[in-house]
Amino acid sequence: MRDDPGPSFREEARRLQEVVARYAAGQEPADTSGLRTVGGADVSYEGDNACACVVVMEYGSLRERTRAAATSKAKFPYVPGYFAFREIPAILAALRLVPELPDLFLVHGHGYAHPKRAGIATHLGVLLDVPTIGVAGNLLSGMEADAPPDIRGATSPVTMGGEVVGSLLRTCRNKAPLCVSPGFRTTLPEAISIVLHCTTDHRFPEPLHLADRCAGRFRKEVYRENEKR
DNA sequence: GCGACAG
DNA sequence: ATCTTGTCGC
Repeated sequence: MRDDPGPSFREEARRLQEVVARYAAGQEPADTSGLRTVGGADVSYEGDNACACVVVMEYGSLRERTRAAATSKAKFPYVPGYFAFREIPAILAALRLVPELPDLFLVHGHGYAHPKRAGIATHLGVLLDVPTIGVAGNLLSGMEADAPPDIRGATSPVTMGGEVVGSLLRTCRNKAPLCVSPGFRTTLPEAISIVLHCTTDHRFPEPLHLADRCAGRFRKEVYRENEKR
């Protein structure tokens, strides 16, 4: 696939991001005080063949409840700022195999912390009408933040042009902080506390960590099974 | 014009 | 993201 989706495609995508951001801005934050389940989704690639995995866990115990994986063909290249267009179709494919949506989704990537305030987490939340939080391992160009203290739970604001768009969150000592931002119907303070609650043994919250490994294993099963003679 | 850029 | 096993460190 071309590395460049083309100017008209990008312009269309940008317009869609504006619609998504405007819609999300018009919704009230959901009540997250009684969360029963949290979901996580991630995608692994073999070229443009996407392998997506969705994991749903009980919020309080962090016990796994459901898991599903599916393959699909990516129709949009990876372009920073347009991540949702590459990744979301694959996630939706895996989601079709999940009997019930979680009360909230953690998404690997940014949410409000985005040039158009419509990162993949915001985009997925609007599509599913489920509250979401964006969790990314790196900042996009244009974001600024000081490193939070090296203490689990420490935070520091992430800004774009002076506006606070998210927060760096130290989930593990001696490891780089995550960038947490509201996706759909969530606030930054709630997003931080939810991500911290879900993070136990790894840098990323458990639903994302499991989905990450599941997607990787699934990809190897699908694309390595035959060639190992 | 150059550089920067979630996964 | 992906190419890749064991290994060094907390």
